[in-house]
Amino acid sequence: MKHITIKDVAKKLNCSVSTISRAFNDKYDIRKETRDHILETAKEMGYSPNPMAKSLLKQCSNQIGVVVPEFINAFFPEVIIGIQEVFIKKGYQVLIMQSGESQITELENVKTLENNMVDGMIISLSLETKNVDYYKKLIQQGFPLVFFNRVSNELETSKVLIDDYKWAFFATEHLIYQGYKKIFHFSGPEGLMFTQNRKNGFIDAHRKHKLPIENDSIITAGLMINDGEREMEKLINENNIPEAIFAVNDPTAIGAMKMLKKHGYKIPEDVALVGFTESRLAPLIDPPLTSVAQPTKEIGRTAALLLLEQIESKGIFVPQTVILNGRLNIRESSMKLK
Amino acid sequence: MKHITIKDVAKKLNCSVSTISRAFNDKYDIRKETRDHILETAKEMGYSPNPMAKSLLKQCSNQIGVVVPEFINAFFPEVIIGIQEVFIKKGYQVLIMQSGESQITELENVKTLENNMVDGMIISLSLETKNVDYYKKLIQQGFPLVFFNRVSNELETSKVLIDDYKWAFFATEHLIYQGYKKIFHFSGPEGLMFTQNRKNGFIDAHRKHKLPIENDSIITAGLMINDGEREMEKLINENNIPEAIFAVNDPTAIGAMKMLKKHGYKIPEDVALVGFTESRLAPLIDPPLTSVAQPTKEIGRTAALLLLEQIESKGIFVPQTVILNGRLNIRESSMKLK
DNA sequence: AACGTTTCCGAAAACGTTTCCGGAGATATA
DNA sequence: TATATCTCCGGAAACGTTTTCGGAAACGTT
Repeated sequence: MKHITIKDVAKKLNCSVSTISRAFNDKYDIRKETRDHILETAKEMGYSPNPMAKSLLKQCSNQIGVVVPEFINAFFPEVIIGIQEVFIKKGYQVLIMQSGESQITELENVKTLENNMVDGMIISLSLETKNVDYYKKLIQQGFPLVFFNRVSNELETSKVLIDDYKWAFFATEHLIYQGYKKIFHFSGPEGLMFTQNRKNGFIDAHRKHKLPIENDSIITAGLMINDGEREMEKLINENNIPEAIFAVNDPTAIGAMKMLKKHGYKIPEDVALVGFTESRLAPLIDPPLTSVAQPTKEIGRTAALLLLEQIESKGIFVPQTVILNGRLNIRESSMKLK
Repeated sequence: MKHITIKDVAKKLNCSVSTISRAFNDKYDIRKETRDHILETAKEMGYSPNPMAKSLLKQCSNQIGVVVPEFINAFFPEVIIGIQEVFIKKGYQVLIMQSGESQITELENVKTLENNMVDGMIISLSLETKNVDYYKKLIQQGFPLVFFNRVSNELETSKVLIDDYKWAFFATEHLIYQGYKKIFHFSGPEGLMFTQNRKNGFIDAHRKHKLPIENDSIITAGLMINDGEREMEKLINENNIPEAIFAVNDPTAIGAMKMLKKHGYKIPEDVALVGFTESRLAPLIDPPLTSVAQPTKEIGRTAALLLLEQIESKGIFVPQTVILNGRLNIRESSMKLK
């Protein structure tokens, strides 16, 4: 159970600890033969430097922290894979914490990671976040921070996003091109930037094509399957069935689809559906769901690279916002069959 | 950027660092008023003890490590949520690493965590793992280790499992009760214990009901969607269509389903399907897939509790194997319609 | 021969904690 | 009054590293 330390190696080799350290850190002031000899016996003994001691001394940990709202859905895990790809290659470790959509846990997580001396963090905000002030403090201290997807425009940091507005616009336009006229939007919780942007895309696509937007055609639903189910059921009860629905994300679209099928509606013949943030479900459900795919791993990689840049650029540094491209994957759920 | 240390607090209060430390660790030899005063100003200053320094000194980190093969599918993330539930409450942090089904990365991850002085690890082995010797060494050193789901019977540690044999047996029996006779099994990669167990359950269910097993009715497929697709396509080409399929897991079942639907087969009328390790997809695809659900969070919680027990029982400790109950969720994909 | 350079290495300080040891003062006991 | 016992606190060592500083030896230059 006892760990082998640098001292054990020094004792065994009858030399000082500093020499061992030099051997491991490839310093110039050590003879090559000594170095090789040290590395060899160190390996034999199973020694490897203790990262905590190193962190304590260097005041940085070679660790970065990631805080995400959840990893129930595929989105965040995939982003994390992209993040890890970059950092592991660079010899960093990635500590992952989830805040469960709670601002309190989110703040706790951030503080824990801070105490652990992570060299930077990549964060996607929880739904209700009101931790902006704390993040501002961190930013002011020069702590490297990168946000993705769920961001706040009050914070001046690097950000990675996709253009929600643009892709919501395209998705809506796609429905319009198919000839649908009575199109509804199932929207997310107010206050989230992406909710606003997707809604605006929906609206402006209508404007461009000079289609009127009914008063009740934008429905604040939520982000989960049961949100979609609930709102769809309401519409069915009111017998207010649209020709097509553009949903703020896949789960709400899927919820709506479930409810429609349950009541005997055919998709896309009776109602067409488009989702957002393509989930793994999209191509597998019946009918396959049209959705805007986000480049998840790419988001992770980009965020990681931005953070790395900031960490290494000790000091002057200009926050960047990178907007990645999505893709509209058109599938049966939105194809008007003639 | 500079962290506030115990020394800063000591200087401000004109007392020694040891006193501050005592205040924070609630030692008996400090006057209550001094303690309260210290805690108050420390809070004001925004001080909190540096966990790395503490770890270095105490030779343990209050961190535990989790190594899983992947978190693409929902299974492992859900288990992790269960693990975190327990440990966060106890003041531990949970470091998560994924090995990507590679034994090499798995070993690296384990060593990284070891270097980071985690107090214990929870592991689910990668497909091809041959790291048994290394784990044996750790166990011999008394390092707390708990495995779940993907375990090795060569290792004497606590384990959390579900009874794959039993539930495969039930799942198969369910198909038999429905009246299906020509039942195939899409099996996982050889060498994995759960593959063997599920296969044996399949076989013994046939024995019990005195149903013959054809030579070619057990097919080694894999664990992914495309494995299911590939093997199903072969069967279709050979025109060797079973009445029902019990698949080693949901993705293979779903792959088979996709391919069957593509070729115009109706489910369950032409072919019935049953999966395993219920995925979030199961109830949503068309038709909904019958599958054995595993109590994912419960698995995580149980593993966490077992590990905690071992960590706290400094010394004597008897490894336990906990077998949790699954549940067969019967859905349309396996219901014989009369 | 005297001096300056270079090459290599050891000693020691530092990172931020906790804890053991001892000591000062106060209180209780004889 | 002298001694023993508490109560509370400071000093210093320790955890495992890296790095600065200085010094010894070897070499080159005049």
